[in-house]
Amino acid sequence: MARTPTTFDPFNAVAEPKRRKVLEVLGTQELSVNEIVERLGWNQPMVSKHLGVLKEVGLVSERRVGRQRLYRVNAERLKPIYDWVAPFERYWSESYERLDDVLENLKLKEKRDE
Amino acid sequence: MARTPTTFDPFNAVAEPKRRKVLEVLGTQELSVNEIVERLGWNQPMVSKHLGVLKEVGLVSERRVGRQRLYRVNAERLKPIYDWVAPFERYWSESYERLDDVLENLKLKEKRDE
DNA sequence: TTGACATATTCCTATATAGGAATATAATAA
DNA sequence: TTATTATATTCCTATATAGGAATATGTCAA
Repeated sequence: MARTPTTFDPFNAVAEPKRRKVLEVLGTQELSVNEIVERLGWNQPMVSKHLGVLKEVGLVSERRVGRQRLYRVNAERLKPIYDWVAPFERYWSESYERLDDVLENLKLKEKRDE
Repeated sequence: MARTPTTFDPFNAVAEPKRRKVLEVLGTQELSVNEIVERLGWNQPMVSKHLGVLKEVGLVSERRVGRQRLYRVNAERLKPIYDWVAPFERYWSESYERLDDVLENLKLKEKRDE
């Protein structure tokens, strides 16, 4: 069996660094393909292809205006990623480090009391 | 050029659904390979192979005890994913919906006042 | 030693890219 | 119409899997 297809879910679509870049440059704006091409400095077919994957997996939407196609991010499709990774956040967060500090201080206190 | 290798970064490693499952079943505990095998109901080589990818990309650590190998999650390696996706959270969050409600109410009010 | 247990590795194959190059399609303007 | 602009698609190829099956490696116990 081969690898999970890029269009299988947002996790796989977003694994490709360039597709993350496309989503970043889009942000909250609506941009035409050429605007994305200019901002990223890639060739046009490459941008169109990555947009195609993002669109197929639902991460962007397309709106046709004249000969242009305006793309925008469908942020809610990123929710599954956020929901999966968020529970782990606790283990590197500052509050957790603070907990470590607390434990560390307890140890030092015990040593002092020996 | 082919796809970004699974061991290139956490994004690619975690794109595979089964590897996410492995991290989920590990959670905060330290488990031996066989314990993971039992809990997931997969065959042993498959678990070992996925653990190999996760280890190479730094998402798990391994500790040898007798003939066992105990694995645990390196949560901080998931931080890049969290950091990338978190800024988008704003666009589907409840507070944003509340903002939508506010705007909606304003519209209704305007209509009433017409 | 030898056997049993725990885990890793090797070999195999179908499959899906990502990017480059060239070209097709669609919409507007002249 | 025809030219031009905007975007998508097709063709090509090197490459890296994921999973199944079989086997190798390592470690302990008797």
